[in-house]
Amino acid sequence: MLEDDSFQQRVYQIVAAIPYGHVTTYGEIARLAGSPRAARQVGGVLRRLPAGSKLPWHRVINRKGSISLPGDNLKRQRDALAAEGIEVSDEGRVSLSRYRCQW
DNA sequence: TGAATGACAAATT
DNA sequence: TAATTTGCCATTC
Repeated sequence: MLEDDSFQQRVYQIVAAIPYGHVTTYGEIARLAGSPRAARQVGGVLRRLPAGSKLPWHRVINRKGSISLPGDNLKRQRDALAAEGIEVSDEGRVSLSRYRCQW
């Protein structure tokens, strides 16, 4: 487990590397993880993420720059992004050209 | 072991 | 141009 090079572990590390005040897309994370077509699995990992995780999962959004979370979770992420100085629309949409991390 | 699921993305109509 | 459908790949049941 310590040196687990599974996809889940990689996504975990990549998301943890997202700088404050910046966001990234699932596809980008998937590509950095080594599977450009595994964007869904990135979301799948975050979906299984425990509530007490230190991961800034709220900095991960879809290609359209919107939050894909349903219901209350979406509101939670929107609040978390706003707390980092990121302006989010009522629909949970963010300006990718402005906040997207360029690595 | 096999089939189903899913916090996306790209291609097509 | 916008909306809809299909494909993908790792994890879960």
